[in-house]
Amino acid sequence: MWKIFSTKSLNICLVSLCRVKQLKKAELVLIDGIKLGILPDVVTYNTLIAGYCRLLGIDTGYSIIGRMKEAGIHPDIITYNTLLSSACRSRLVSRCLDLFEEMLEEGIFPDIRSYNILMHCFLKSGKPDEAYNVFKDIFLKEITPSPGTYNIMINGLCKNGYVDNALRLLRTLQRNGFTPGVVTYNILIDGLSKSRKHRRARGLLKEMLEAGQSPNAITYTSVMKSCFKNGMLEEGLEIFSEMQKKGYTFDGFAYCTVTGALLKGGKVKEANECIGNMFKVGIDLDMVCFNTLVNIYCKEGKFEDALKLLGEAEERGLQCDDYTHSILIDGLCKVGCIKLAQKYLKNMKMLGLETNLVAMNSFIDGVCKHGHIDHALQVFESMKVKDAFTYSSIVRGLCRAERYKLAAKLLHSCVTKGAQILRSDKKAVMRGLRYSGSLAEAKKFQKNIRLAKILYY
DNA sequence: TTAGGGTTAG
Repeated sequence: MWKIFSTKSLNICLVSLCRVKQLKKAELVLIDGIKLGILPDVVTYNTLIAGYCRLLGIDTGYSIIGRMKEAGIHPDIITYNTLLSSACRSRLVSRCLDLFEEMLEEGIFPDIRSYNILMHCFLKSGKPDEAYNVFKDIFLKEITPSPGTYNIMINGLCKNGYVDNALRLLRTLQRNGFTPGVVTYNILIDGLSKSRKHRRARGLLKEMLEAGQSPNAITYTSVMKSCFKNGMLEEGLEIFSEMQKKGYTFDGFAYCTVTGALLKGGKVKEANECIGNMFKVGIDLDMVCFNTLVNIYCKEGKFEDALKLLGEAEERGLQCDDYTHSILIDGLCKVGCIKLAQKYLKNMKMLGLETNLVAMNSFIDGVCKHGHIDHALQVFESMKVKDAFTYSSIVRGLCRAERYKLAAKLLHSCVTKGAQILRSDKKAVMRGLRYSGSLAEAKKFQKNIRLAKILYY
């Protein structure tokens, strides 16, 4: 039982209960407190608003303001910033603007946090121009920006695809006396890495070290992933070993990233060793770890072991997900067990996991590669959602079956859907049409693809 | 109010 002696202890108790999602209990404690003569204050209500917003949404949180006013307590800047954060979490831009207006009507002036949240909301909603107006407004109103102000803007620019502008903003800020911290560097290193600007990301890491900032687990993860993405396996592994030395591999994240990269590079033995090391250090296995291990077994063709392992995962109360099914179906298709893969596909649908596009794509690819193009076409036609992978597999299958005209038609319709096609697929279709004597068709196909790219990309 | 993240397909 909670012992409440004062409003302060009441508030501490409410914070704890909201944190563990016990809103009903929090309300009961509040009533008990009032019965004992301990009256709630603005902090009490702000705590409740934060809890309700997080667990039941902004409308329920906002309704607390009425109760607050009935109790004779006026909302303050923290009340409104809490509501603003909730609106921002749900990307409710107009709600944020309404709250800003309401604050002013109530005589509460937005502080730097309010502006940061509004700016963040615009950026999260893909409106960098509006966010930049808020950013300028902060300076016009002579409000002192916080490091968060700069980081939110830089991060938002990166996330909206303006990494170069983000970097330019950093340089301007530096010229005006801003010293970037580890968060700023991490934002930009990750932004550059994800925009395939690996060298510039490494350059910034160097600059960060020279500036005396210590990289943390986030910095290392971003750089390591960038190495793997750019085919620099060895360099990525070196970073992983540095992470291990520094104690940044306390969970399964880095181990699974490295194992995945090793498997992609065909290094099954090394992948096995990596996941083995994860077991040795006693990391708790979650479903992603199990999926990673199942992937190794599938690559080795050990399907029985994979299924045994999944039984173990279930015993631990873990549930197979889309990844599990994709890995199994892909593994089975790759070794030609199409019927068994089809059984798993059915099983997956029975479990209500119908929209597993990756599993469907693996299936189509497997069916094509094992020479059953008509079966693959049947599945292809039945699919409501298709992506670039679906088209690529079926086009390759059609080329293998020397059905170039249909391949050309489908590749063209892939472009008209705005999906990227592989140069190798286009080349295979072109070559096929030419060698099979359809020179006019080949020319027409090339022209159509060019045109479609202009129209749909 | 601000940073990263693992596993699947062509």
